[in-house]
Amino acid sequence: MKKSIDKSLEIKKVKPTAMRQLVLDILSKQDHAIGLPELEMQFAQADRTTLYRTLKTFVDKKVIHSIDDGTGTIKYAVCTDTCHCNPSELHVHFYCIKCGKTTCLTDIPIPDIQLPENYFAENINMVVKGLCDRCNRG
Amino acid sequence: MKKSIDKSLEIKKVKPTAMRQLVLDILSKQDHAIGLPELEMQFAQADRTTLYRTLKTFVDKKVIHSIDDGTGTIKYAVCTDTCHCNPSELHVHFYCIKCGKTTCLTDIPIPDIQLPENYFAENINMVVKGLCDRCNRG
DNA sequence: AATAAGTTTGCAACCCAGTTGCACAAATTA
DNA sequence: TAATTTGTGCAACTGGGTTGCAAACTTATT
Ligand SMILES: [Mn+2]
Ligand SMILES: [Mn+2]
Ligand SMILES: [Zn+2]
Ligand SMILES: [Zn+2]
Repeated sequence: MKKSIDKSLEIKKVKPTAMRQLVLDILSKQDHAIGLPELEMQFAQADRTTLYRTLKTFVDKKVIHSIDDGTGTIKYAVCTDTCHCNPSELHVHFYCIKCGKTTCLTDIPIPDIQLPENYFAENINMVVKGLCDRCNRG
Repeated sequence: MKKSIDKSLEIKKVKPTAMRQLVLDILSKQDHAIGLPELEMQFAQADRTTLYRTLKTFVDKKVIHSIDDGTGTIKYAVCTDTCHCNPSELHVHFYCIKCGKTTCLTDIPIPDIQLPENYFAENINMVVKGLCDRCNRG
């Protein structure tokens, strides 16, 4: 298996089981964020529960981050090795209503907002819905 | 009281049936955004489908707006009479992980972000997750 | 008024992503 | 080795959302 996969798991302190290596490898190859059902389909035969728990472990250990794009299916994408998923590190996500793909706009940090007095932000989910560059011509 | 309900429906061009008046009245009285299941519970006996379709009509006609707060249950809150739900009119929402309430931060507009070339934004969902002022002391 | 057409409502059945319980397998520790 | 912890697989369940269809109601036409 890939060196970088094991390295990532090691950095985030996740035991590199065969299943986890496989899942992270698949997630790393995606050009867009995918959900549990889509992940399931990339296996000839795989158990939903195991994949589900693998994703959960990954999110807990910040190997990947989850994106609620409003479609009813939570999407996932890999984090950088240095990511701690703090509000200040988060980026904007984009959901294209034509091709249905959810993508990380890694270059666009979520703007800092001034919450009302005494509010505490632990996490922020910002999803822009519209047309991606591929779908927005013709 | 009932006057303003009918007025709102009229402005948004929704026929004021008994059901719709009732639902909008309930929604107007909330101090936080509520979902279909919670709405259903506010009736002694009510049909989920009718409430579901009422909410859908309201969203379509921009009487209310929907909020995906990441809990798996879409929440709804009334729009202002002048709201057209354009990206520039949208505000930030807050989900409190302690009291579980989702609220409109109507005073905090969603910051304008610079999308990559050729991207088109139709809608934006921005939800801050954390502790609300009530829950963030003690 | 009577009829026809369109709209709204109610019931039942369904979909599907997510989740839990439990038993078995594999890895780790004593 | 034996005991303990951790990971995996199967099945069954949950719950919010959604659809199909028929009855009730409203509006338009004759
Ligand atoms: Mn991302
Ligand atoms: Mn709102
Ligand atoms: Zn697209
Ligand atoms: Zn709270």
